[in-house]
Amino acid sequence: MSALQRVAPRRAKSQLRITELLRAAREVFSEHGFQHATTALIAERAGVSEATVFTYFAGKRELCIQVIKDWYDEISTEVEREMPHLQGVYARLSFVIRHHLITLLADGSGMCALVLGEGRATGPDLADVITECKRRYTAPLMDCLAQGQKQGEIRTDVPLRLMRELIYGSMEHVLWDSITNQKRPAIDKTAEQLTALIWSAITPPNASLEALTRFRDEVRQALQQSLQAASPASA
Amino acid sequence: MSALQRVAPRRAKSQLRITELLRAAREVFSEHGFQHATTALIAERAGVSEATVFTYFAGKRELCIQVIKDWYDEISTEVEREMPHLQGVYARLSFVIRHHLITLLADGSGMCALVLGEGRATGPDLADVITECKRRYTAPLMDCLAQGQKQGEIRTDVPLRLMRELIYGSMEHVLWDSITNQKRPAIDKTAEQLTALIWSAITPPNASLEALTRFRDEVRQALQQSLQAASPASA
Amino acid sequence: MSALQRVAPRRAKSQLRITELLRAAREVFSEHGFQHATTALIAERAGVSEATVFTYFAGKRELCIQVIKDWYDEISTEVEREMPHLQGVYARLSFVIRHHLITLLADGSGMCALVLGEGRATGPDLADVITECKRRYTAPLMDCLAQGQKQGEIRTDVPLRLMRELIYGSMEHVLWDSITNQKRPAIDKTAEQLTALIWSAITPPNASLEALTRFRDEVRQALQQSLQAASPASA
Amino acid sequence: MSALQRVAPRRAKSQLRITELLRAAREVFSEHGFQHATTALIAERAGVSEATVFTYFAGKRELCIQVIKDWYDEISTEVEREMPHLQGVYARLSFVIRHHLITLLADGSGMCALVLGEGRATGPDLADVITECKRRYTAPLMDCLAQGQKQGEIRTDVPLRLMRELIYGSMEHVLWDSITNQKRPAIDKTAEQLTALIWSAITPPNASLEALTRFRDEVRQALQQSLQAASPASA
DNA sequence: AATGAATGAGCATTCATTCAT
DNA sequence: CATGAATGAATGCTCATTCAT
Repeated sequence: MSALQRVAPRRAKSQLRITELLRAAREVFSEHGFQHATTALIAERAGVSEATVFTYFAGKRELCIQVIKDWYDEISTEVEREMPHLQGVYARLSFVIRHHLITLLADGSGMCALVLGEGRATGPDLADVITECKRRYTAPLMDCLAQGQKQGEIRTDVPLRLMRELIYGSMEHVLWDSITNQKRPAIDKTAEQLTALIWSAITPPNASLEALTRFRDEVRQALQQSLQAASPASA
Repeated sequence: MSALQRVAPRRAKSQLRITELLRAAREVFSEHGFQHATTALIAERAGVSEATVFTYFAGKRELCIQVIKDWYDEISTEVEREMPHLQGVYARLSFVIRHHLITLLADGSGMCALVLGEGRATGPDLADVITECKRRYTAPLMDCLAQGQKQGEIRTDVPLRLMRELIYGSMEHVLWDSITNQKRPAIDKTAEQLTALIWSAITPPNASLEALTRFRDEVRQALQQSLQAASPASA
Repeated sequence: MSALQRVAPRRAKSQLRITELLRAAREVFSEHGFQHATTALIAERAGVSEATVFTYFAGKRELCIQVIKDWYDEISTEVEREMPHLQGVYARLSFVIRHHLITLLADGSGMCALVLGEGRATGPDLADVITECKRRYTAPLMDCLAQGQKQGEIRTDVPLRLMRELIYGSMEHVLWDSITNQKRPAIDKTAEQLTALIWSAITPPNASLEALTRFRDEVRQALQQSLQAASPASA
Repeated sequence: MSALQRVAPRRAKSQLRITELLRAAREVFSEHGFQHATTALIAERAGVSEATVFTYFAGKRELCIQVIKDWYDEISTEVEREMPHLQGVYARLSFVIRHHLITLLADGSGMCALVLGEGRATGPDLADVITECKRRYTAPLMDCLAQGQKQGEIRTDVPLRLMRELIYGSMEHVLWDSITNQKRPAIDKTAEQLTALIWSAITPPNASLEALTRFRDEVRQALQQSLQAASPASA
């Protein structure tokens, strides 16, 4: 038991080291991206030697994976915690969109750039991890939409997978634009408009409305072609 | 001085080399991304010495930029060529989505991964070039949507910029998924469903059923009168 | 960040490495000059890997600067140590000239060629460092000459700067000749003759023979009186 | 004979090329020094292809040697032309010093830096050539000084070689200082003062004057030591 | 004679990772 | 456990020089 006592504090100390390393790593990876982050800088920020990084993590990539996983854990938990308190598909979609935009822009675009950018450029390992994390992160909303499909609120002629790509893909684009352009968009306004667009997309289409709109479109085309044919000289 | 091509080769043989180098470079950059592509490999693939690469291009980055520009030129030209032959916003949107998915998945995911990935991760140089190229590439559809807004076919309560992000963002997501999962989706089906989703999103949500119905009735009436006038005997 | 030593080694082993690296670097830079010296060769001579060179020094140039500074430190310290023990401008000038010639020819012309050569050709970085080092190295003699000017021993119609150039310029020439011709001159003889030349150059040209003669006579008279007073019996 | 006629113009053309190349080379070597000058730039400035440079010169070094030789030819010829018109050792020394300073600072320090700097840093080939050129360049003055020795105007207790180093060494130093400090000195004043210094150095020393000065110096030393010994507390 | 074209050989620098202590 | 110390391996870029045409 006295042996255990000696072990316990060590474990605690180890946990501290790990926590500190992850904190420093998140900082550095956020600031520089995976490629340009260096283990040396991470170690320095964590206040340990470079070798110690490798005592706790198998390598740079593994460390980065852990950073990403932890971060996704956090935001996934937030979403999972909030979702039950919201009623209705629309409210939940609206929340997710707003929450996503706010969260990813909050930390100075750091983790955002990391997850969006390095999730692609780097080897397949990171991409796979991110894919897996995203699955859990998007699950609450996807479940909600599935429910919505059963209740007729959400269209069923399109697979949920595609809706997920519509929702998160468009948000990624919005985020990336705001990162590269270095300007913060009006988040609330953007979230509201994006929600409106997406809601229109995923709710069951009004069949007759669509048909009528398409009809008008075709008539207009035919009319224009007719006019062009009637006065070829002016073409 | 170092930023420019050191010599300005003008003869046919030079053109061949340039073409060959660009081909090899596109290959290598596609396979490995910018960071992990090496000038040595590009030279080998082109069948020249490494020094020759630098005879024709100021550096690795400039070579990559040229590769990306050329590729965007190709696909932009294709879109610009086809758009005029299509009538109506819906037809054009439908075409662009299908064409985009087909094109980006066609070359074995090569340029797709390059453009999607490097458009984000690396230094601002490449990202800026890609942003500029994308502007031209998306312009035809954006112009079309702007026209649609004027004619009441496309909703005006949401900025075009956001629609662009909805359209291309969701497609990027779809593409990236198919790349990382290494499985080709059913392109036609996906394009069709994505078009449906997006069309629902960007058409006016409150388009008056009544107004459209009235329009259809008038057209029907006019049509009938026309038919009667053309063949009064059969009436 | 890259301009600084990446780590700050503090232990004895580190000091050994640094010393060893500086020794090897002095060797290599001496033999090949800055441009043609390679970090690879320095590392090999120091018995370490090339990467280790960069663990302790930010780069080739910084290493060379350190080598030059250290060397100048050594010879400057020597001069500064000896000067106080010498009395009179002539003795000091004589010492500096002889010491300079001996020192610079001692190590097989190595550092001499480096300092003389690189002090000029390459980028301004090295030249500036050398200029700064030279300032300290020549300071003791310059101070001495300034004193001499106040006491009328050194001419005042010519700026000290020009005298410095006369002294060190002619010595550089002598040294360079002996280096390029690969033959050791008779240092003692040369030093003696050079001192004679320079002494003639920097002493007041119009020093009044008369005044000096009077001074000598007065001293002689005083001396005789002193001797007489000391031993009146012998008078 | 008709064959000769065809050859003659060719030769003339060749001469033109060579002249043009040398002109361009002098320009480039002056601006960038030997190491940083590129054959590519020289060719461009000469309006020919890079390969043509090697048609006329064995290599970069040979081209540079020719440039230096030609330049020394010019300034040597100038000196040789003027010397006979000047009477007396002093006048000739004065002329050479002034002419040297003016010439080497005239062309924007270009050839000056080349000859002074690259004559050292680069391989022994260049240095040898420069040494040889210098010999001819300094010959007129050296001959003049030798004459002066015979006529008792110039001291004979010091070899001429050493006087040459004194004269040209101090001027090199002056020139190099003005190059690195980027500021033009008052050439006339500097030349005048330098001439005064050197003249004092190389004319026969006034033996009694020197002896007296040295005597006074020694008396002062002894006096100071005596005073210090008398009041050790104040030391 | 002139050159377009091509290249061989050379080099500083970075950094994740290992290991003895 | 922690780390000081060391490094292997990798890579973009320069440029004088060659040679077939």
